Amino acid sequence: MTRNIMSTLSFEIHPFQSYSSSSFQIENPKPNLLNSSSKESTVDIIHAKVIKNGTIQHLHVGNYLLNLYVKSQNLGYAQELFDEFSDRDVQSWTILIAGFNRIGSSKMALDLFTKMQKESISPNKFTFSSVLKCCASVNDLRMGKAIHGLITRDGIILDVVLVNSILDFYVKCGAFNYAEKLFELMTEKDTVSWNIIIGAYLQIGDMQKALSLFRWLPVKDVASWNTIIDGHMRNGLESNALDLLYQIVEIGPVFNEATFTIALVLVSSLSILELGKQIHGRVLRIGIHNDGFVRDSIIDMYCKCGQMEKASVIFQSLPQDFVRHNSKISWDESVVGSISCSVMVAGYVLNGRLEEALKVFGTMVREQFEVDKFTLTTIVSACANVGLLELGQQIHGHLLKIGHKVDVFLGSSMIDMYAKCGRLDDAWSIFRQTNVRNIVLWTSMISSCALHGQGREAIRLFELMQNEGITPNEVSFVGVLTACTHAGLVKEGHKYFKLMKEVYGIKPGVEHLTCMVDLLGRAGRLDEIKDFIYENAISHLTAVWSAFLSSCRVHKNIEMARWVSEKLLELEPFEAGAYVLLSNTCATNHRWDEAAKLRGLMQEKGVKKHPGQSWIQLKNRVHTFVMGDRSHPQEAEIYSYLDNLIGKLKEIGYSTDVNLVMQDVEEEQKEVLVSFHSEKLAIAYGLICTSHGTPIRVMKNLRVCTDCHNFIKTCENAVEEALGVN
DNA sequence: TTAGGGTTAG
Repeated sequence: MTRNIMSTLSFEIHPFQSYSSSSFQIENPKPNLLNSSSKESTVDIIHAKVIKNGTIQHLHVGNYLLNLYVKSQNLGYAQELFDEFSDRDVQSWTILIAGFNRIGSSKMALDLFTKMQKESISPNKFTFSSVLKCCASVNDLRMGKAIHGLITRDGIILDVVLVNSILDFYVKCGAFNYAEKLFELMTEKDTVSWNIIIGAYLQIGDMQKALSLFRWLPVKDVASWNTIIDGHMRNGLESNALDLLYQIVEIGPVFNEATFTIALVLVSSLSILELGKQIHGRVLRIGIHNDGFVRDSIIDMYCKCGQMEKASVIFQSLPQDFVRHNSKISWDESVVGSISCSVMVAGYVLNGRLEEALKVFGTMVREQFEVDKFTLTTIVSACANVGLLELGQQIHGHLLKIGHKVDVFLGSSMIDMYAKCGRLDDAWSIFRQTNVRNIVLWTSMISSCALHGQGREAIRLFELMQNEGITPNEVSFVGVLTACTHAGLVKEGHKYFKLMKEVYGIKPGVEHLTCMVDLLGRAGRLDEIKDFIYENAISHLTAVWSAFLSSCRVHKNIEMARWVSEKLLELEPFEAGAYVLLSNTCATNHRWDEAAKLRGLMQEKGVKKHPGQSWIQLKNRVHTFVMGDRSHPQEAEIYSYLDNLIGKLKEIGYSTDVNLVMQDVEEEQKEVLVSFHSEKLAIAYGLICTSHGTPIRVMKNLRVCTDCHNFIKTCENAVEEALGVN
């Protein structure tokens, strides 16, 4: 039976509560769409009746009932019923085997098949078809071959349907030679046979062969079209897939559910919202919007096109019944399944709405939905983005406990999560434990080293990865270039930039170009940046000028800063960053009047700067602070603690760095302003609330300022406890 | 025979 991960999950998602003007608020979700009703299902009623009138004693009635439970994916009851049978025929076994296979419990199904043989029940062609499907889904080529042998040995009549299922099995297990041979030997072939073999060519990426067979195929059914469109999409040929989709509209058969699903996935990957809406409209007109596949694809399409409100409306409008694997489910097909929830979680994460993602996830846990590795991957990624180390660790522990294999997706997001939460060692340990490593997993580890300033290590990994025959992609280059930047490895940076363009043929994107500007800028080579910008014809890129400006500030070059910010503001007159950076540069150079002018200009134009925020998670609450925040219930205690702490730190050499305060105010007042930066408030609160030796992790939406950086450093020097502050 | 959800940068 499919294992419901949550049945062994020990953690609970507690409601978070946050104070102050937080953008990160996780409340106890209101179960508005989650009032699961436990209405008695139709199968149960039938069950009760046949028991009462005694017809359950008849095998065919029992099998009929068994089939009803299986069809409603109610395998627990199906198994119970099956166990109660005094007599079982091949049909009883086959129904149950197929049922377990359908819900993804291929192992259970195969065990049943073994038991059935032990009881000397001869399988029929339906049994064989089902068992072959199981072999395909657990990728057991050997077992499948043995079944193939059994079919031949037992003299089962090889009708085209059965041969097709053998053919399909070989294709799914990647045994193309067997499939090709079998296909050649087939005396009778139907469209299904052709569809399977076309699918095989698509699977190995032989587009020409697949397309020529498809063109030649005299009778193309909707599955032929679905196969060829989907195959193009999976091979990264989205525009060809779109052409084919238009062709099926013109000359092909009527769409079925699969066509709509494929079309919606295509639309999502191309982000063509308008077409997606049209498809949605057609789905509604035809009335197949309650099909699970179609519905989830529609929700996903809106998520991927950034239309979370629309996605949420559809999600919330679904009937208030829930499908949970292995539990009683409604007969009504239009129920929210765990995949719908999973899609919503992923959508919220994708669109940066992490608190909402966690809300849906919390509901899934509470309502005992099946939380599979898809959902967990997304949640771990959400943890990475907000620094929820505890939840990430709990998921990790849970995976260990249930012995769940960490695949490349989960592995990558866990590496990222640990690294972003300041635990590079744990990121390494995940990396070392993985036996299958794809480009994303490698890149996660490379970027993690880069994030922690371990440039040389990142480069070593990058080289190791290449030696293993993995081709770096554009993200890997962002990682290695960032590593060079953070470690001041200018020469290496140039080397990899060249490698990317010339050896791997990757066109530098904004991220790579910005990295290069940053690399030169940190090394103080401001003049070289100018050359770089003009050589690469990238003077139209805002991000590049922002990086340049930030370098000007670091190197206190006010003339250059003025010139750069002019360029930047020409491109982006409402970009707060330019004003802030330039005025900070002016302030650093004590040009108060200029700084004030810029502030005035900002106000005049209505340019708003993102307020700096810091938050800390203590127990199950997230406490958020902004500069000079007085909204926290314990504000008096926080301020007096901080005041006291700063006093003590000053005794051992800390002095407030007021250069970053852009206002022209008295020195004393400047000191007050930097003293109440949000991160200091969060740290103070963390120190108040935790016992000696507890690491303190503070998350921020902006970069830490120099003064806070020094403040933390002095804290670390002063106190022996390692304050694991990010 | 065909179809849905997940990872890395920014």
